[in-house]
Amino acid sequence: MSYNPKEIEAKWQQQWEAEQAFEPSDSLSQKKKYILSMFPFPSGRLHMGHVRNYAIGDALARYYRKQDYNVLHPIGWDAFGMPAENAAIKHGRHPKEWTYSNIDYMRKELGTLGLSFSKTREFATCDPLYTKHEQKFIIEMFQKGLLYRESTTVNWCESCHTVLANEQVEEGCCWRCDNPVELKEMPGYYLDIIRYADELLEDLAQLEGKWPSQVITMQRNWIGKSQGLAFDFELTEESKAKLDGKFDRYEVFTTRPDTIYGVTYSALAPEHPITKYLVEHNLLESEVAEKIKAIANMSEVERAKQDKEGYSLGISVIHPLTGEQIPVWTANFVLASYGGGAVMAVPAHDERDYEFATKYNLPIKRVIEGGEELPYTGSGRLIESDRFSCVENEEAKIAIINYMEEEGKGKGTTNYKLRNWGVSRQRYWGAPIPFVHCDECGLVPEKFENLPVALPDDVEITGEGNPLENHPTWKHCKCPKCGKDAVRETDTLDTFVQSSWYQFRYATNPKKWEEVGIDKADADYWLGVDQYIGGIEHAILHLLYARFFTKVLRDLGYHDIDEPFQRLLTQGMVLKDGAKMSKSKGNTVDPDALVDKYGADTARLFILFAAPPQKELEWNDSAVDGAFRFIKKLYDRSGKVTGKTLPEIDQSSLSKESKLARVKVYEALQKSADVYEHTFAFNTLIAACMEALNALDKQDNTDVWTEGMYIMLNLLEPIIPHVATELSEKLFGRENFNGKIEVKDEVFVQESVMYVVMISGKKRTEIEVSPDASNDEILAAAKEAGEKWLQNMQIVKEIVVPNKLVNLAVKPV
RNA sequence: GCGGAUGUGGUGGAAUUGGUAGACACGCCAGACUUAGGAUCUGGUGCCUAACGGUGUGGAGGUUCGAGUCCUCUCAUCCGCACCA
Repeated sequence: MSYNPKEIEAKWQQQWEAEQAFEPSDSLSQKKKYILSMFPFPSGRLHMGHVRNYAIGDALARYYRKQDYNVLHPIGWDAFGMPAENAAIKHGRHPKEWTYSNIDYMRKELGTLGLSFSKTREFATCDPLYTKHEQKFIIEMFQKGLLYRESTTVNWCESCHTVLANEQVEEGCCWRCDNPVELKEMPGYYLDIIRYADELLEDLAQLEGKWPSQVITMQRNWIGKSQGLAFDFELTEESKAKLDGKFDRYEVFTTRPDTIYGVTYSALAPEHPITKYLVEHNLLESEVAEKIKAIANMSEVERAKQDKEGYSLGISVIHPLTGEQIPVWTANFVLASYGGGAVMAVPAHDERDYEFATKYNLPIKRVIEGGEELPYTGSGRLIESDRFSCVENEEAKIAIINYMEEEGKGKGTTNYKLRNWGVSRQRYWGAPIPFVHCDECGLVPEKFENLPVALPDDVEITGEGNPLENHPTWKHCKCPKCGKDAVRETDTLDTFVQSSWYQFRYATNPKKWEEVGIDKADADYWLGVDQYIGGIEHAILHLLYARFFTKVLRDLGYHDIDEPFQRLLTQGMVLKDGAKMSKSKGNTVDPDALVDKYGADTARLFILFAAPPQKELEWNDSAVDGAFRFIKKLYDRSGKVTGKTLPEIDQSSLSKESKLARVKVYEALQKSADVYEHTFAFNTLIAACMEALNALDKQDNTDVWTEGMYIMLNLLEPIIPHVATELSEKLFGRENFNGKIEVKDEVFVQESVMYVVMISGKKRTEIEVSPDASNDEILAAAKEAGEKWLQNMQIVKEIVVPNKLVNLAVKPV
């Protein structure tokens, strides 16, 4: 019988389905593993990146199941989002219909891969039941002051009539219609992630060694904690008067308080209230006011590309320590969103300040010794700094903060680059933000018993405006508090909100899904996810948001977990011809076609064999043939097996080839635990199995064949489950899948040992000696074998590395 | 600019953590079998050399009996952040 993947795979997929083979046990006392591959967006078709993602996760899930763990290995659908609305616009399909039919199709595709997912825990994030609980969390966050509504400047695309996330702005233009993005002030909902910034930062230490270091670093940089001094600049009397007495001071933040005596000007963002006041009240020359407005209309991205530009505001502040008058400017490099939108400028010791000062002929005052030229940003002693002169600048930072605090002039502060998470989207296909605007009561959350606030089905999606806003009746409702006429919020939640807590939803027993979003006992048992697998592209957004949500939900009492993902594996991309597979490049390989031609086992084997999971994987059609060939050979050689169980083998009766075969088999076995539990270098385990099969093929002892197959099928089952199960069932009644197979040390005991003989570090020859030969005996044998290279040489050093080699360092006599 | 990675045959990649570099696989070459083969099997295959031998892990130094692995410098590529005061 030749290998027929179609038949075998269909058979076992049906059987697994019938047996509900992959449902976790409800018992919460067993040892557990929660293996999670990032859930897919139901775009319509599976791509190779998915296959890789799920092949890795499935291998781990199957491995642990065989080790008697209670394994949770779920799948679901990240189902809200833009593409569904685009499909509606382009093809007139309703987002809901489009999404659920895609899910049905992709579920089938995943099915043909033989992945061991729990079927009972599958859900889509657009299911109203999921929305219901999410809305409850959102309301609870509001009640805790973690969610707030605020009007700020956002990226706005006039032609698409929507707010764009920062990531959706490319070179200052809308990613979809290429129209220039405008900055617009509008209200939106924000989650106060900054409140958790410190914990998010500190807990990264727990993940050290378990998450890829680059992801940890990226998160650390993204949070961007910096410590320094915040202090007020008081305006001069004249300036106060010019500002009609509306302002008398403003705050600045610096990480370089040691340079405070070098301040020669101060700069405000164009959006700073003082700048705005001056512009709006015609207190500047109209030409200057226009230029400032122009800068304010540019996005941060766009501004970053411009040269330094700024204008004197005609006002001054008083230096808090020297009492000098300091001119105030507005500048395009001062960010409104960081540090209060105002800076003290020290051109001598800051590159930006220097560039600006040079351009506008502002004074430059050196206050730190060191370096040949200015600006000098290194360390050194302070000069011209009053009582702090001669102090080393690192000490001066602390001393000056202390002094400012004592004098009540400022305080040590922490600042973050991290911005609060804007979760409002002016889109239809998302979870409605469950609030109501009431003229009497203001912003009122919907009552819990009315959740979910569901999306209306009868919407018109044109790509213009917010369909919920345009819907004739949906937004009109009664105030949950006073009962008067009110208006529903028409913004929906960012889809990253859904993916921030789905790992808790899977963990919750589906029997409880109706009544609770997260069951505490279930969550505390299953979480954290023991192994999370996904693309590096989520290094910040999803992984940071999910960590944040975990901590928030913990503080809301839903569970006791601090970190959602204990270990993280970031898989590399699947490439073809050196580029990422994409439809537009026409370099895709269709998983369906691959499975159809070779079967799922070959697809899975190839994808795990071609590269370690962390690396990019270059697609190679003929290497797929190689994977197929290996399975065929394995299938073919199963005929060599005679026993039904693991045989007892008398090592001493075996031929040299049979002994070697056993060594290869047991080497693979030895390697497997490390691969499945730590390194995930499936490529090396597969290579070890190939070596074992090659070695078995060079001998003909049937017991050795039986033992080899028994072990290899166990090792390979997580990777090529269909054929491994088929053969194991036929040969061993799957007894080889029960529990761990012990390594037999006697297999590795050798009758003689090969030593490499090196002369001065160069390999020259080999010797074969008895395993219990003394060093002297080994050296004597080595000298004899290496005689030809030792003539006219004097041995200066002799090294024997047990079981490996002899090195004789020589020099000419 | 800052941060993080990566660099090994024609290709994908191994190397027990300082001990025989190139396992395993693809490709290629030769042969066998076959009506045929894009099937299967056998053998070969880093580079230079007719050979002895030499040489070889991006490059240059260094430590060591011994370096792909450790140290210093350097080059290249990729990724992330990007005026964060």
